[in-house]
Amino acid sequence: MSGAAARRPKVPKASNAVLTPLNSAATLTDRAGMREVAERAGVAMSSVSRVLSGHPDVSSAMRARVMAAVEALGYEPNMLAQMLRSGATHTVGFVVGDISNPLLAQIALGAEVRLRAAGYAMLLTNSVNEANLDATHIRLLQQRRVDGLLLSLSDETSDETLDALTRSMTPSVLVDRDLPLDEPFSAVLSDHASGIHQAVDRLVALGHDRIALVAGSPHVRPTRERINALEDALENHLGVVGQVRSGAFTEAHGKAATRELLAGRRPPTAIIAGGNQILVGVLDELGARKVRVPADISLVTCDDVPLAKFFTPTLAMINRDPYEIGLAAAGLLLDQLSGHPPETVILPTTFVTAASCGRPPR
Amino acid sequence: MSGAAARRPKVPKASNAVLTPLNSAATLTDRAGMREVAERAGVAMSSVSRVLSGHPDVSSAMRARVMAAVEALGYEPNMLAQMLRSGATHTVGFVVGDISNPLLAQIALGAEVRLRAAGYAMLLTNSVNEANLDATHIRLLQQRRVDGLLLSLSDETSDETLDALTRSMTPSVLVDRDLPLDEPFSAVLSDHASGIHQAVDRLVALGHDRIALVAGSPHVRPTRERINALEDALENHLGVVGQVRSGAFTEAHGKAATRELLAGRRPPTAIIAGGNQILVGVLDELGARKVRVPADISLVTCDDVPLAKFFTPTLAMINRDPYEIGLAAAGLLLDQLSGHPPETVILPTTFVTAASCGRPPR
DNA sequence: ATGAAAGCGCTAACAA
DNA sequence: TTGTTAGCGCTTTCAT
Repeated sequence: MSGAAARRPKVPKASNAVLTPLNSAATLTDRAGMREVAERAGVAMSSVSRVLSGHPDVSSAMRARVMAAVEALGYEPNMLAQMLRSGATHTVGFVVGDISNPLLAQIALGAEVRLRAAGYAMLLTNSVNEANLDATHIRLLQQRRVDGLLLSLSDETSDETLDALTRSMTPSVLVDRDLPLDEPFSAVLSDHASGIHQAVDRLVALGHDRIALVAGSPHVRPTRERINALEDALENHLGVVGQVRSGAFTEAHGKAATRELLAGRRPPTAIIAGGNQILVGVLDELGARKVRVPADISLVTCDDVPLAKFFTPTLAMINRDPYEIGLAAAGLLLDQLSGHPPETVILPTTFVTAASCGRPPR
Repeated sequence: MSGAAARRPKVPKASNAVLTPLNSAATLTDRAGMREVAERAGVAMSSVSRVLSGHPDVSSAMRARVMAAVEALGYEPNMLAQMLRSGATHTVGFVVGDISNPLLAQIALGAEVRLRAAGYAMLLTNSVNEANLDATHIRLLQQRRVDGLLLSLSDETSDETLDALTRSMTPSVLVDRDLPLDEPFSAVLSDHASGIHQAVDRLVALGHDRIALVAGSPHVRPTRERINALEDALENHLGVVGQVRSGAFTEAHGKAATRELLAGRRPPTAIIAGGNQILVGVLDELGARKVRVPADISLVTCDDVPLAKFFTPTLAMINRDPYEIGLAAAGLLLDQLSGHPPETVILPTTFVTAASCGRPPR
């Protein structure tokens, strides 16, 4: 009985509009479904589905009939239904520390372009550099059933984050991050060491003997890599001292660290600023104290920023190509989604010297 | 017969694993569904649904039973199913010209923060300032059934875009754009006129009599507003001439327009750059020709950019608060989604003078 | 206050 | 090659 009732009546929707009780959001009455297309073409829904999904076993006659009906009705498939049924959302989540950072904005751009070309859309969440938001956003994206994740985490060490990541093994690509996990993630890493080495070599050649690194959060890879690289580099240059101040990727930290360094017994002759925001703080403090660049101190910054090239003095920089990083990250994710094993790609950094690097004062 | 078969057997999933033929993506066997929760709690699925959705008519006993089962199983609702069933995706699309523009990055940040606070996620698409991509992205987002759209279009005049927008009336908020449509969109607009007026007044007071505006694409509101405002402002200052060069929001246009202006019979004594990229071009050309700011020419730019404050000379700017614009746009969209009628909000711009504005050369 | 049942629109196993 | 059918996991009438 109830079984018989379950059999779907073959009457067109319009004629039993009364029986369509569902949500009033059915205001979209004009949107044709696959059922209508099948009816109009006089074929089964499965055939319509086959035609639309490019299944090999379809006669050209069938294809023609179906396509005609599709055209006539202006049919567009409902992606939600497809997602629910197939389990694939063709959506990836990007957990980014701060999209207003031009570096990450470029990365996001590259990633989105590559993903869209492959039919994927990108959900973006900003953790505004708060570690606890990383985990929240990962879970949120997982609830939305993203197929994969691009991770530029604010903090690699958060247990909550690691937990969210291991619990449901969403295919993920780390963007310049290292995770203390066995799970095999793909990763796009920057070769910070190379840039730092080049910068240090240049500074030492100019005669500098106290090089300070004002770095960002020690909980992310770039900071650790830069610190290690500095120490490494100095082993080749006996007599040259390194001073490291890590903290946060903020203007405030840049400023405070610079103040400390300058107030110290033996202030640095050169400073490397580990990021845009930090650079602002460094410049601010230098300006406030009337410390001249490069006459009194030399300056190198990490990661280009718009308009930097018009600075006086022009800024020496350790650069990388963020758009390329985005492309690569998206590429690795797409690879993984099509079955490839996780992979790590290392992209270069390059040091470009400029007027902000000069001989140290006597 | 077939009807009887349709009756869903009440056997637990595990016991008839053989009967679960669907996609092999059923690797997620450990994910409990609402059915399991209902069984474990010994209640109907509808009751579970009611408890979880905060329906008023639920006894506390029921709530307790259900919540216990939810906890025990670590149940998490499947948003895809909810979306399909309810028709609401709690997702909004942001069609942005170029996320690598710091202005838009800030707007996106503000919007995302506000949206997420309301339980919405944001799909981001970059049109990389190509008009034809606007329409493509709008359709793409509509196919994904976004509940609403945030539009920072690359070109307001594209028929394809207008068509995509009118065809399926997705609630939308225009971000500093004007559309030639009857459809009622919400909008967050910037009061460019006020900033331009203040800048012009200042320049005229300094003695300038030829003020050029190197503007971006004439197909978007900010450009038109600035041009109109300049002409307006000059009506109050007889004898002061305006020169407008609109084109594109690119460095190339900024450079070319500046060259033209400087090569003209009567070059401007002051230039207003209509955006970050344009500013780069202007500065580049000025530098190449050894035109000094402000000694030879005065300069004003629109929209702040990181590090601008360290420029020499410091740059006079017409500013606005992009984060606030993002918040407002998201707010208007959320309002619309909860039934409010479309609305327009106008946010201020402010002129901040600086060393780049000086007296014109004699 | 609770339960039974009917789908949302689609895909894919199975049969024919 | 095509059709039949059983769901994906949830919400929401409707009846009790």
